[in-house]
Amino acid sequence: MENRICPLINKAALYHKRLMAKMLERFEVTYAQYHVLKTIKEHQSLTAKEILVHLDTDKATLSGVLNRLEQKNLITRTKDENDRRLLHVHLTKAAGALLEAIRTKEKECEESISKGIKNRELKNFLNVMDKIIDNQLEKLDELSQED
Amino acid sequence: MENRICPLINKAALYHKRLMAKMLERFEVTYAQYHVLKTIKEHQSLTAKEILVHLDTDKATLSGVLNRLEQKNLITRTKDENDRRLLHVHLTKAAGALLEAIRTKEKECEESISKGIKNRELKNFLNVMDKIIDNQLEKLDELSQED
DNA sequence: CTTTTTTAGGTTGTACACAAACATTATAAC
DNA sequence: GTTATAATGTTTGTGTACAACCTAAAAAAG
Repeated sequence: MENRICPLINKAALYHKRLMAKMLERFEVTYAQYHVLKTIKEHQSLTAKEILVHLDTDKATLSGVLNRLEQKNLITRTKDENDRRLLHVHLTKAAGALLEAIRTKEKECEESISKGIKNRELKNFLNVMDKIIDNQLEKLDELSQED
Repeated sequence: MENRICPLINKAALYHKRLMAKMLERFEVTYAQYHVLKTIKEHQSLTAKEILVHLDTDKATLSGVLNRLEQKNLITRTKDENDRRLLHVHLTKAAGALLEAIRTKEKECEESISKGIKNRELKNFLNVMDKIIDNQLEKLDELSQED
């Protein structure tokens, strides 16, 4: 019973990434790149550090993603005047238009994903999902302190 | 509401991989490598092709994983006598012992993950998860046929 | 029996997750 | 004010996901 959770989490995430990659194919951005763009848009402009917090990802990974986004002219990076360690990341106009176009298709996917699921079921599902995430973080903490 | 599903799937899977990686650290195998070993054990011996079907992964990915498992002396590869395209993969004795040791720790993680979740909630959760996976496969099919 | 097509698997290249080491700049200690 | 420490990002290296291309062997077509 509990042992079905792990494979299902992996499978759902695997297929989700495949689906989103396919959906984003025509826009020539990856899912990770889209996440970063979306996060920046929500806050107008962010430092790399702030993006890391929002996305819970790694600075090394982000650095690579930002490189590729810059190459595609979707973002610009500018150093902070006061604290020259900080890097402010902004969207270009091209990125704004791209995000608009993608949003429609993303919504389409979101609706497909939850098709045929009753509201009560969905609510319970989200609660359990939150719980699982918390449980995993807790266990991860426990293991990290063991060493 | 539905738009919470996607981030939660990603987050749950991300943390799950981190947790399992941490748990497997002391055994010096990765989660992907463990999956392959476990799959082979369940069937005594499998061809590469059969492993692909069971794990729903890619042959290029698998090829790399098998290389690393062979280097660690956890598997052996032998060509089929009748059909020389086929590659049979077997566990070594070291792998058998390793899997036993890991299994205990894996169960510990599985129990942690489902902690505080009532049976009814869990049942509903698994059903919704199955539904989401099906929905994603369906949508992926739809997108694939569009091109 | 020869030619074509299919199948099993490997190789190469891109992108991401993450650890570890590094450079640069800011802050704290003294 | 100089030295030690901490914070922000980049670089490098390993492992994985996946697309595209290649090889060898089997099966189908002719």
